[in-house]
Amino acid sequence: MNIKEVADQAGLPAKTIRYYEDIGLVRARRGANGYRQFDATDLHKLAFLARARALGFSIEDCRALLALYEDKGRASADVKQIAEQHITQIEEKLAQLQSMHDTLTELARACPGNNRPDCPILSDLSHLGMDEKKGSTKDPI
Amino acid sequence: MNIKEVADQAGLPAKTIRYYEDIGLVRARRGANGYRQFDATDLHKLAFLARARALGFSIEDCRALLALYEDKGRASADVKQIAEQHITQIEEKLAQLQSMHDTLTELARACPGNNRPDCPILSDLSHLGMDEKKGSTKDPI
DNA sequence: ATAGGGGTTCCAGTCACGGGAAGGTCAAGG
DNA sequence: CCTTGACCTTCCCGTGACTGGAACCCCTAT
Repeated sequence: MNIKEVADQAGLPAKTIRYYEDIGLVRARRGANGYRQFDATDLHKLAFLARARALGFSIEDCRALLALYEDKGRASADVKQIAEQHITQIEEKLAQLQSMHDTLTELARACPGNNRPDCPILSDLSHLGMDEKKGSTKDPI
Repeated sequence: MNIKEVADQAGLPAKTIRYYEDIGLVRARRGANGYRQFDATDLHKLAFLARARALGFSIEDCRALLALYEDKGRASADVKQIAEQHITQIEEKLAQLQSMHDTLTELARACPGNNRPDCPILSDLSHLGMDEKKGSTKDPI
């Protein structure tokens, strides 16, 4: 299989697969013409990666998961630990977003949205954000 | 005020303020020694930016919001529209994360987390992800 | 005079790719 | 045989919103 076929079947752009090879996440044999050659095993790994990435695992998580995936004697506890860490991260992110959402929704609700310049949203934003600690703007959405 | 003082009061790293100047989001006068000089108005703008960024508005959103903030005759509807677009984005992100969370939680629940190699998480990941459309791995967490 | 804690610029790196250029390869059709 | 068009290759640049670090200047206090 050439890259496009495996890409389509795994559900990843070809560019991404080349990138994954670049960073050592996958390897690919080369044909006589220099083209990458993939087989069913490669396809499985790439599909694995596609699914893991879609579930929000970082590349480094994926690297660890792939290693466990290939280690037939791994303990399921190891996998579960990675998953649970990731779940915790997702929960933190959810809480953050939910809080943003609530604040913004309340501000938008209070805003008449008319032609006059009085705007509760701008009023809120213009308050000094003393309650936000330095660096709190990191990693927004 | 020099940059560190305004940075501490606005709740932003000094580096970020220099960056904001770089991209034309704010401007700063310079003293005879070449140091940036900030006054209360600058502080307000920076605090405004800190708060808006903390609420997840993009830099470009912030640029628009700042322009409206400085335009005393703006219509509140304009601000509201930006906020509502942003709320919609947040809602999409929330839904995505929630879906990831549910899936992972279910997989983790089904995983015994013991020393044996059977792991529902890896089993799930190793299925061909045909249901995920190409590019679905974009913008994870 | 010196030590420290500011300040300045510029360059590089982050993360996970995506876009696009320049050029090689392959199968099918005229 | 030649061309067309789809594919493949590598390489480099750009993204967003910063962050870290180097190399250097300035100001105040001891």
